[in-house]
Amino acid sequence: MATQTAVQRRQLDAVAYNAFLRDCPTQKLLDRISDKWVSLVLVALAGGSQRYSELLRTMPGVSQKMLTQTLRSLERDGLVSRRVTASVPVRVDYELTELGTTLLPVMRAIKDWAECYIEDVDAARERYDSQVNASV
Amino acid sequence: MATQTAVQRRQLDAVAYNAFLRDCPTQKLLDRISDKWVSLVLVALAGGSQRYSELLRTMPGVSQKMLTQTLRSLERDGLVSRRVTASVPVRVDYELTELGTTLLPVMRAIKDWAECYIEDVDAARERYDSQVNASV
DNA sequence: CAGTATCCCTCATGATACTG
DNA sequence: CAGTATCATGAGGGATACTG
Repeated sequence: MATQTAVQRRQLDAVAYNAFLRDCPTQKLLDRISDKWVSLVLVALAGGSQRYSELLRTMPGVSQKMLTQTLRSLERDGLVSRRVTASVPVRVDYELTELGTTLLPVMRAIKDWAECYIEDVDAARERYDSQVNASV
Repeated sequence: MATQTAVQRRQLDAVAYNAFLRDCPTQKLLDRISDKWVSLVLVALAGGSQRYSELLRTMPGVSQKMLTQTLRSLERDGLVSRRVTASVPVRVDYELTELGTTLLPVMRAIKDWAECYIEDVDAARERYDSQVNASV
């Protein structure tokens, strides 16, 4: 029988734990909304549908690559719908789906906490940093 | 007068937008809680204080480096407190601060949405992927 | 026990240029 | 207009080994 070393044992545990995390709904959702551009697209579309180029202008920091990639992943996950109008030139509108809309209250909860407590976090951070500097 | 090219203009916009994002409370909070290990530490400590080694065992996938780094950042932000007992060997306990505790309802909102809707997301994803494959 | 220090490597992002 | 393709970079994360 293969006697496991402590190292081997820990590695197996890690693999199992990682598998668990991949399947954990909360982790999945966090992965999704924590993406830098996802939350911004969600907010941008909260007010109604927008065209690709409108989004590009609404979010001046995003590259085409990132915007496309973000929209694709959101479409794939059923959170955003993509509607192509075959005119010349082409017109593409993006809109929140019903499922995507249910996410807005969650985003709002995050926003509310942030606006209420982020000052405390910043203050704590300054305190911490000044202590570290003082001790040097 | 320096006439700006469209490229220069876009770059300035991007810089300004990035600055805005860095200061946006919601983005800050998302950055914080989206960290892979932060949410797990938060949940682990929701049940009460734990020692460093306990956390290491609670989360078998985390490296010492990452755990320490995560705990430090949470301590810095005033979300977790660190108490050292100068015995031999040393004992260090980590605990949610009051501020850290206020974050739990937000985590719960995320968890609730995830548990309610993640199946829909997964289903949408499969639908999307099968369409893509079919079209090839 | 509770960390540091170091190396390494992948993966995500972004800039740029091109296209149906 | 709404993308795709390609390349370069650099920051984050892990494995490992060492320490007060």
